[in-house]
Amino acid sequence: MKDIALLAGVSATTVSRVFHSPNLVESGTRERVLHICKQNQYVYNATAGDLSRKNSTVVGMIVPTTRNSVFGDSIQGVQEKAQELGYSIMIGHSNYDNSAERKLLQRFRERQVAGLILAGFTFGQERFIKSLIESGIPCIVTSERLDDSSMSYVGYDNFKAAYSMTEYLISLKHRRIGLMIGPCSKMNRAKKRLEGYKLALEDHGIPYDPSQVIEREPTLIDGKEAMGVLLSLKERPTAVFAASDWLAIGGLNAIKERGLRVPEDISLAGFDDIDVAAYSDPPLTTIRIPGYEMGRIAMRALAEMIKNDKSEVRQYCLETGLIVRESCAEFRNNVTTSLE
Amino acid sequence: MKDIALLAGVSATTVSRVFHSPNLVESGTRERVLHICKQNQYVYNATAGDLSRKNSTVVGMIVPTTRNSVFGDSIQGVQEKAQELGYSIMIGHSNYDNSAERKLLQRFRERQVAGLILAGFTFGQERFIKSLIESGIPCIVTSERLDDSSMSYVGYDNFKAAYSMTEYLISLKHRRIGLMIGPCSKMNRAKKRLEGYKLALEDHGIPYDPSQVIEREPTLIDGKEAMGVLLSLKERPTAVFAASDWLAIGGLNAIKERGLRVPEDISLAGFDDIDVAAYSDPPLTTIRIPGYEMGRIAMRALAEMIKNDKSEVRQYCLETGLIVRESCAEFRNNVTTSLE
DNA sequence: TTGTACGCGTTATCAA
DNA sequence: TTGATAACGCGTACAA
Repeated sequence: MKDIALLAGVSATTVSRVFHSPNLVESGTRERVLHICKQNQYVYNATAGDLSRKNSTVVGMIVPTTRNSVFGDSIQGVQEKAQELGYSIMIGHSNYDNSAERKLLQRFRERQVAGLILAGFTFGQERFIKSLIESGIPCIVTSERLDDSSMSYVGYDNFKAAYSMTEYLISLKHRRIGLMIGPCSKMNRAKKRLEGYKLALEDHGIPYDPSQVIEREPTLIDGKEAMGVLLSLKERPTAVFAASDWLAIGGLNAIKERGLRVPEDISLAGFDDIDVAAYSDPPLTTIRIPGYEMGRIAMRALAEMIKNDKSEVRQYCLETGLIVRESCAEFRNNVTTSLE
Repeated sequence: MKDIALLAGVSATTVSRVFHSPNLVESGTRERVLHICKQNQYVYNATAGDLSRKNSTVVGMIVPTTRNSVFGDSIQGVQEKAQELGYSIMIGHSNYDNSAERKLLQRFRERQVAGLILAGFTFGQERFIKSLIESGIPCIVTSERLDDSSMSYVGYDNFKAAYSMTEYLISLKHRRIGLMIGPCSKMNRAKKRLEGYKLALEDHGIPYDPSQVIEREPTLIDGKEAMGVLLSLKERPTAVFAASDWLAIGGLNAIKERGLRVPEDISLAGFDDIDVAAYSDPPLTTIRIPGYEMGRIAMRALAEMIKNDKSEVRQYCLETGLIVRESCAEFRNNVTTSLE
């Protein structure tokens, strides 16, 4: 910038102004400066600008993994909104690991992010996140509906969604309902789903049976393996609620491998409504969550918090939907009996 | 840092040293400084450090979209390696759009990225990318095997992979082979696949028929729609090569909807070997690409280029594999005839 | 082992 | 409308 100033015969201040407030510079000067910038392939240094302005324009985002399209949707939403607003996105994945997550959080703080978007967080991270907020880095959690009234989120009600799906299965006369669930010992999101499942059972007088519940990572292979376990249970479930579509699709594979049919022999429900859920055979009954929209809203809210009040608490609870497709059917005693 | 220095009764330089070369500081002083840092919740400012050192530790990555797990794998690989090496990742997606891509490139440059990883790039971007390299920002392209000997890549041979799949289909006695292909008018990767398909046909004396080729975005819905077009062709293909698993799975859906069977009535092959390809019904014959590994290698190579010679050209061509599962069968004339 | 002085590329402030 | 100066938070060279 100094060089440009020299070549243009103006001060560095003027050059700077050409970029951030062109109207303060006489049009002649402006064009001359601009011209020289082109000629010399001058590139503005945004980090230096941020430093000088004590004001960062990058926000960090942490997801459990980028391999799962559930988070891909959110990233896309965040990213697009960020672009519109002039922010850049720094990304990291935690693999559901508390210490990896902590390191990322620390790293992002050192990188002077203006704010943070977290697609959930592992248990035990709360205090650290709050300390970030106190230190002036607003954080928004997505994919969750937090009970804590002092933390911001743009999410949905995992408890309610899981409850509604379980209840739907019960309304189909199922009473032995297996559950394949994500890392509920690590993430609140999964835990809430488990609780929703439990309460729905209870509310309908069905005793909770821990042997019908399997915790795994939300992947195809884990889903297949978990379903294997459920199917070889003495008290085999007549319906399985997979609280992740990946678990469901993996499970579907295991079911077919054993020559069983969905939904005739066993009902199967998912969660997330990833694209491929509608394309599976049979199409998967599942819970739709607004991943992309959530990302956009979170980024917009975060930007506002950054500009206005960094310690403000914002909470948005988006709607989920029960998408009924063809993977669940009414329980008919004879069928299952004949297979047992 | 100045404050810490004051509180510790040392100079800012000493505090600085405590972080980047602790061994130069007497252990007593070191511990005292560290202690005061904890007490005052001092956080190191990595961007200021980068600025002062004229040396960035963030690298940019551009993918077409984060919604496609093909890129999710690469991101994961890049991200993990970056973490090991002390780099942070800035991410952006282009949506296969040239001008969006250009804006990201420009933005990353202003952000002083130390290097760039591009999961391919749209036609017309080459010159700009080269100018980035010339200006000292090493760029590595992934998912491609570039013909240009002046650009670095960590990729695989799309041409060869597509050729081999087409040839496999031909070896199964298919002679009318449809092609569902990604944005080959925008991205080299897709174009190369198209060329591989063409040459394989030619080498086996099969005339190229443009009406058997449909270009779409690699999504489920486009795959379904494209397959609809192919299936209603007068000269319906006996096999379809979907040069993207998403296109294939979308297509599979369209096939089943018409009451046709795979592979008995029509063979179907994919490309990418995304996780779900092995879980589809029937499991998809496809081309395996090393997405995760590619990401790791790219990041490692980039880091080396940043440290050593920024204008060095590195080219890694990774192996792809033809994964034969159950979605392709030998063509039997009677079957197709009876259906027509 | 520690400190001083200066510079990194930009912006804010104040004065002209 | 423009410029001089100081500052942002840190690292490096050199001196002590």
